[in-house]
Amino acid sequence: MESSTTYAIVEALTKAIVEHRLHPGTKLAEQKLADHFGVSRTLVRQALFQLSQNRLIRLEPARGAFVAAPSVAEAKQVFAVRRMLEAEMTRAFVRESTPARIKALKDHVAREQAAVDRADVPSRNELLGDFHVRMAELMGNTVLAQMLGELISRCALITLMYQSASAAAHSHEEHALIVKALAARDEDTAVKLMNEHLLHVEANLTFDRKVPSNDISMALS
Amino acid sequence: MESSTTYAIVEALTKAIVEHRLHPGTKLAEQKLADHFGVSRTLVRQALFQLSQNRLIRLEPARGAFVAAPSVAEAKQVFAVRRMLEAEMTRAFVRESTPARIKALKDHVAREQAAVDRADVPSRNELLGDFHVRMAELMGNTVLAQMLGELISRCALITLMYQSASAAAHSHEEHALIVKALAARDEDTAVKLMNEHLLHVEANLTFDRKVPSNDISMALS
DNA sequence: TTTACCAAAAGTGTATACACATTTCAGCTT
DNA sequence: AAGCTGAAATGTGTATACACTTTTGGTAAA
Repeated sequence: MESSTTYAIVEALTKAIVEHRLHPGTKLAEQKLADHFGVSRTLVRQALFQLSQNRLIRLEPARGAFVAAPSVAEAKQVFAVRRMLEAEMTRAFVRESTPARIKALKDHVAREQAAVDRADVPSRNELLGDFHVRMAELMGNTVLAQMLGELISRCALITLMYQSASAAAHSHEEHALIVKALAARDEDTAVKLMNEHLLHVEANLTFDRKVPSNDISMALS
Repeated sequence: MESSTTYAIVEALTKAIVEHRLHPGTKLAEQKLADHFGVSRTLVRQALFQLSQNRLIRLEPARGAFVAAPSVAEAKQVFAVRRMLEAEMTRAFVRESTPARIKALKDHVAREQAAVDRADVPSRNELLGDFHVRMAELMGNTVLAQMLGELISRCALITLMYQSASAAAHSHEEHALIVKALAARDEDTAVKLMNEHLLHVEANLTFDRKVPSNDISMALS
């Protein structure tokens, strides 16, 4: 890989982390990354710093960067905040709902369905996360959308650490039910479904660690 | 990373921006800041990057850093997210309330009172913002506390841009009322008061700009 | 065999150098 | 006088250099 910008490096590393190719705890040495991306350490350091702000990696002074390993406590806190935000977001969505917004969500759920049907696991996972971001975007609140995006990428790291086998299957069905309640403008039901949905996702995490392995070059290909 | 020097620069600039000494739109030239802090541009750039992630400054490619000037739309979005988060936070606070937590909030409100009494405007403003962060911290949810902290520092920039003359006076009284409802474990009242409080703060903003002036050295010294 | 220790290797933290983009402004044109 | 032009000045973007810290690995002592 050659001549990338800081943004490209952030994207590549984010993808690698979220897609499970770089495991929690893996050391990210600056020079190795610089060589891999064909840039100087300067750009790599900028990228690592940004990733640390996104909580996808941990920077230890004078020791370097490591793929983050969110603790169980942190995972639960992230989900708690998501429930807070998304409950109110759902409520607001119903109150300000429009046919166009409903349709956009229905389309998204349809894409989820398609990914599920053809057993496209990576696409499915991405779409399942994006459902929540999409809702925020449709509200026209970019501040909200961005915060949720951040939280959800942290959730991606969390779920890949703690996810029990085939938990994600339910998510899609629950999304469909939520959209149905939204379309019916049934505020209380929608909020309740969203809350339960997030609790389900959280409950399906098995809070016991797995062991990491680490080969940067391999993971980034 | 996270060198104490970079951190010091971030803190100094944040303080200067939030305290109104650096006005929205002011250009922050790297070399000038480097000279002022007695470090190389490297550290200044790290600090500026971090501040841009906090939305306190804007980075324009090849043009430099400028103190952010949040739009009215953005301000309203930030407040909308705060209402979402803080309504649920208040609800959770009542449900998990302990005497120690109530006391901590009462103490905080007392400190606010003291600052109001002695007409210490900077302390008062800081304490008024910290009230909300303190609540989050007391919940033991560092993720929440940190997100709120970010939002509230953005609010600081917003209020200093749009704040109508003596709007902050009410805030302290409303905090006291909220704490009273929390102490009484009156969930609905507490949530309602918090929501109204945030609406009041937002309503007291006058959405018309002021003109900036800009002298970095003067503002930081 | 284990532990302690020290030197070499590797890696991070900061400063500086240099390439390139933007801004400024004098001098020219209209 | 107003506007254009281009070269100098200023400033940002990236690479490199160097100081200092951590890690590693091997040797010697217990």
